[in-house]
Amino acid sequence: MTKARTGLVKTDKGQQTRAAILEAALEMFRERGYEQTTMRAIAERADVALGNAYYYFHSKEHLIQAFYGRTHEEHLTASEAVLAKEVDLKARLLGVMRTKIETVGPYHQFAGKLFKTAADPHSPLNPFSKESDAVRQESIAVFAEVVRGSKTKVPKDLMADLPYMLWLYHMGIILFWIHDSSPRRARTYRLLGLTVDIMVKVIGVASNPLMRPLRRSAVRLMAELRQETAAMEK
Amino acid sequence: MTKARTGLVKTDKGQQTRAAILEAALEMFRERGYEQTTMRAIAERADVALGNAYYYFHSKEHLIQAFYGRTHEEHLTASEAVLAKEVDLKARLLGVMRTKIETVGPYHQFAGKLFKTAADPHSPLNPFSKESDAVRQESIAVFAEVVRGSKTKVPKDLMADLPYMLWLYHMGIILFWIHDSSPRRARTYRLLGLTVDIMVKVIGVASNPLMRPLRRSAVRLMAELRQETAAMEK
DNA sequence: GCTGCGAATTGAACGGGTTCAAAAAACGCA
DNA sequence: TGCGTTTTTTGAACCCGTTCAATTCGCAGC
Repeated sequence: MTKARTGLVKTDKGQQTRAAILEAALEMFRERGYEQTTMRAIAERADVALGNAYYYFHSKEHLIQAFYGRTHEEHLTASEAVLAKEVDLKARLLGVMRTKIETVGPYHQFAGKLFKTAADPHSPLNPFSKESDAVRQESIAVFAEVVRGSKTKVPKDLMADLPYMLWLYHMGIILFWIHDSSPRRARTYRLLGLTVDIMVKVIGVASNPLMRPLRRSAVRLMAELRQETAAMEK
Repeated sequence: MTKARTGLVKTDKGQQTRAAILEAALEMFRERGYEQTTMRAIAERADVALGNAYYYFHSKEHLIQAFYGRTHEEHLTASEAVLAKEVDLKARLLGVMRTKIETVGPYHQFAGKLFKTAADPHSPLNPFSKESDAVRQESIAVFAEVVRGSKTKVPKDLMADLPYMLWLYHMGIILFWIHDSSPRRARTYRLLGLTVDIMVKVIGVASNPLMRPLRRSAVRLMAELRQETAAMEK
């Protein structure tokens, strides 16, 4: 999928060059961080001319998208294992979230810069953007599966939007993780424990028939958020 | 307060130069947007040499902090009017939030870039950073006043953290607003109506004695978030 | 082998944020 | 008023992301 974006790789040799550049970039990002790594250095390590790097990646930011897709796929497969084992909603959610944090773990030090560019509404890296659509849909599907495969019963009206809500929640956790400077991200894991508990409790409370009005409000809210998301995919 | 940061203005003339640069910058940001405005152009319009702009503002990003403080103060005074009039919690919250959106309104087009840099954990512009501490505290105080001055009764344990929660909520709305491309930010205002309603409802539900366990979880969560915030102020 | 053509590669050049050593102005004080 | 000190101002230079015209490569068709 990443390949389609540049649409410039026609040869086998091309593929190889592209891969070399990408590998060099990711290595250096991990070693030195995003900002400290210059395009010139990447090109040099990949043994190509500066301009050639731009032939395969429209910009430095585009190099990040590869990282994006890569960790996403790792997370997908890692989640499958969890979802196959657990049936308790809380355990499933916690498991998937933990997996996520573990997957992105090695990139923490430059995740900040990553997020920085991702936060720009006009950046293709923005998780709400058109370019990220495929990844986002897959990611939301994981949370749908989290709920669907659990033994917890959820009212239909809520069920329709719950996966998206959980995905948003997960984005919030990522946001916290980015800012988390505690050793071994201990604080993020603690937060996970707390919030997963809250989420499950809230889902429980919200499922009560008496809570229908509040639920309706929440669902309308989600509709509104989604609409905006859709509008962004100009 | 902004002046203290640079610590480089000792003269009257210095103050003037500083002001001239700032004014030029804000004008151009509004006219052309953040990225389109070059430091060279700012310096030229302010009739100083390029280097001089850097004498007063450590970087282009630092120029944004002025905008930050400025709109914050506008919002403070505008909020006072609302809070003096309304006694209903919902009306107070809605009023303060509307005021906020109106205050930042003129800067929407470059708010995205602003947010982009603000999202970086290491940026002084980050709303959680030490540099933003004063502004943040004042801002939270406004939400404390929103609750305190209303006729709604709130349990003590919740009351302690509610202002911070509302401030976080307000950050979320800002985030949405940044991404909102609808005419006259209609979607943001619609979202305000929805979410303020939800917030008030949730506060009502959470105040129920039966909800004590959930409330405890929420309060612990806030404590955790605050702790991280504090840790960031290295 | 030669030719032509698209794919791949090159490196010089450009634009804009940032740095810095040095010059100029302003100030304090004898 | 002259002189050292501090504050302000200057502009050239540097770095790095990005662009692009020109060159080389690889190969299909003759």
